[in-house]
Amino acid sequence: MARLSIPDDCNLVVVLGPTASGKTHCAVQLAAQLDAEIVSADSRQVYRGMDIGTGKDLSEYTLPDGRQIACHLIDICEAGTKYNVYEYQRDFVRVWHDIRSRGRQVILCGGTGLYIEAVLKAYPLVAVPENPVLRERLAGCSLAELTRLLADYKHHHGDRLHNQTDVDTVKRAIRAIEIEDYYEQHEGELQREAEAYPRLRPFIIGLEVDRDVRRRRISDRLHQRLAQGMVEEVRGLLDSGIAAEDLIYYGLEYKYLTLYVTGRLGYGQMVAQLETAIHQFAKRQMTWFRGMERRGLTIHWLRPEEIML
RNA sequence: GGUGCCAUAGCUCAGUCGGUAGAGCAAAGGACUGAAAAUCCUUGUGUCCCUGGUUCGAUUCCCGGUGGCACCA
Repeated sequence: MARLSIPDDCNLVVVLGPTASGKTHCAVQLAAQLDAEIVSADSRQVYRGMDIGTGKDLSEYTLPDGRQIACHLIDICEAGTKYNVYEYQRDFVRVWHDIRSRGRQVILCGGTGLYIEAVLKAYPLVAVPENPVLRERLAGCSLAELTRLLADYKHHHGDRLHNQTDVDTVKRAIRAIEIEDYYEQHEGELQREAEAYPRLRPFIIGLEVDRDVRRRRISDRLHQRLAQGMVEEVRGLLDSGIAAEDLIYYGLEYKYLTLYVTGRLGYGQMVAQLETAIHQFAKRQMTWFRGMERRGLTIHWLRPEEIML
């Protein structure tokens, strides 16, 4: 049995792991013992109405004795909209200050590696407003031309872009250029904002599940969620006016169920392909976590059943 | 029972006019700072069903077997 010895000066406990590793359960147990509040690090649980497909087990936050564990950054945007790393980091910092000011511990729990790392490594992200003049000027450019423009910025900043998302569409490329342009003109202010970032002293726990066990849990959970009405949830989102293509971009459950509901995949195909896609996703999550370790973050790997203080 | 076709990577199959073989999917590893549950990159040794024959050499041709499919009885 592993015993956790969280340092006294720790001001952020992180619980991470691949999908279906039992993060929420673990975080709730820890929260009860540490008198902590939980901050979700899940890029899809932020959306309202996307519950079954994102594994939003809100009942998990109520302890057997009826006590309620507070959880933040869940259900904070409208389904169909686009939340991003910048917004996540900003929202996390606000919530972290709030919880700490009430004298409580903070547990960051989730599987979105990028969001967790953006917070821990204090990525220098600032609000970049839309630039209508620039957008006007770039309108009509092809993706190839935009990619070339971006490369010029890269040249100026010594190979370091401030927006390194994949530019697979014109829209994303324009946004990337808009961000580079803004940074180029506001360097002084960025310095000041960076100084206001909280000094985090994190203790990171990674939930480790054997690969075959993980695969079995993912498959079991998928069938459970289908039985819980996941198809109806997606149908409801589509009926509420959310575009099929937007739901598809959310990936996994929302992608494959939308393909099924709109008649592009048969039920059996949908289940089989979705199951595979979730397994692949879990693998990518693990790749990211190992990458975090290589980039200098220490993760204390534990089996879910080993967690105790 | 007869005839024909098929048997190759975890799966679906291609191929070798006889010199021990390659695609897609799966799987594994990796990248990834503004949609990250997205997006992208890399990785292919497997008794080529079994036995025997022909041959310098058989996964490839031939005989027989086994299994599957189709048609005819």
